Amino acid sequence: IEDTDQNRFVEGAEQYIIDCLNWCGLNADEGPHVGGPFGPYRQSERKNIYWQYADQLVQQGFAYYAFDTTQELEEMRTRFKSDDNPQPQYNFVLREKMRNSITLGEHESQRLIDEKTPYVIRIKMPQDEEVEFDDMIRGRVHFNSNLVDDRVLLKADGMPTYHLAVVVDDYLMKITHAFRGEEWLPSAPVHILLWKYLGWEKDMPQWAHLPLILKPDGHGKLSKRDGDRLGFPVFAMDWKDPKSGELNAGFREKGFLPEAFVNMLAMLGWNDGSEQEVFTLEELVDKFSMERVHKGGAKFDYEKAKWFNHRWIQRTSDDLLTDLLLLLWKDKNIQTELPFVQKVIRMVKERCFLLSDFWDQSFFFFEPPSSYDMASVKVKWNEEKKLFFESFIDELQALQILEPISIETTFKSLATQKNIKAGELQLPLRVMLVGGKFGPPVFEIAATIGKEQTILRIKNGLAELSEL
RNA sequence: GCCGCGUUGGUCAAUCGGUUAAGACGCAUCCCUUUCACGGAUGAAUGACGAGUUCGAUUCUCGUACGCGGUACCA
Repeated sequence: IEDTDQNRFVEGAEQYIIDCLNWCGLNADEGPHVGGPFGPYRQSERKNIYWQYADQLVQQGFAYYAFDTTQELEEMRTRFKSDDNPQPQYNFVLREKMRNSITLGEHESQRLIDEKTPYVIRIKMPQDEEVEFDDMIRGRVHFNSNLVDDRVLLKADGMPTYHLAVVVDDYLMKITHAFRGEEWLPSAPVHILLWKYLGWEKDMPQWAHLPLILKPDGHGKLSKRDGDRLGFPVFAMDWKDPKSGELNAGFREKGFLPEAFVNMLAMLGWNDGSEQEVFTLEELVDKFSMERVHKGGAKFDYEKAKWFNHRWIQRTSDDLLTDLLLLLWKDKNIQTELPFVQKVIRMVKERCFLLSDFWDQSFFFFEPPSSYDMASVKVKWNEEKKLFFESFIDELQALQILEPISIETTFKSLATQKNIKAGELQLPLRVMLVGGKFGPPVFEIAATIGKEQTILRIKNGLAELSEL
């Protein structure tokens, strides 16, 4: 929510997250997810708190002031860079060569601070210490303290880094379980030490470092860039960055059902050991167990994501589906009655993977096709077939009950009578009615759009064909 | 480079020392349908490599390779 990098609050981010949670069915506005008894929750409003603990760490010798400028740090990094050590760390050896309260001494440091010299507070990583902790999904994890550097805790602008903030916040907010991405594992020893140094070790949360979601192609963790590049969303809902103005596509707008989105995400890195793949949120809550979370990252597969959505479209009630689609089609100017719309939706849902597929699969129920795929009709078209359709119009006209079966019977007996294979006539009929080679069974379409429309469209089709 | 974490088909993955190594997505073929799909059936495709422990290793241990993460006054 807070972009500490820029020290600027990202406008609208809070509401966006609440909206996403709500869309996913997590009821953020009713639960304890946002707000609560341990506020304030914005980092900028907690500055004093972080300050207090950073100061405490310095007083107790667990942290120190560092006055090095960015340039000085760069110099240090280039100077000590070697093939063996391409990224020199601000650690127990190098801190002796830098400008900080350890090398400068208490008085000189105080003088610099009084002179308003910018400074940061860094953790003083201990030497030759084995930092270890239990991770819920990885078991015991070990780090040698010599290999992790003196991370900055408090920045020159007075804002905390994630390292300080997460420890202080988790303690003050009584966090019991800290779940985060695997990319945080290398920083964990800093956090563990902070919990100890601050004297809170017994209140330390249980750790879980979750596997990452990886790019479907190449290498690395999935990023929002991959969505644009490969044509799939990476955000739950559309997110327009107020700073850059760039739009990140969301699963919701792409036509995903929230249940499918949650389901798909849950199956990336976890399964319950059975063959079940489709889970409701309730089932997930019930069956999810940390023990079964994988250690390795999983590549995102958009095809599979769409498959989940297809499954969920099938198990979503027609009423709900209709509501969603009507909302989606609000600018389509649909003239028909609700029962008709529902009937259409029921007819085409099984061939839809995204909510946006519904229009492509059903527009011809609401309006005549605007173009025809006559190329696929033309090749086998002839005068006899034209005559057939003209007679068919007459028979249709006389038909009392317009059911798929009655239309089909009429159509087929007329075909036999004219000595033409019914199969060869079905494709032309389809193209006349819907414009191309797609859609539900033809006679069902004819029955659904009605006698008048069917006849009109056949006439139009015949006219189109005679022009060729 | 160093440190950490990983490694079962193209992808998601089951197996918790003994199996013909599940299932799903995708792919191919067939059936259904004289449309496109859905659905059904079938098929191709997997234990990175090398040691060790063991009567027996996909499973345990070690090494190698590979992948990912980290190595910022970003999170």
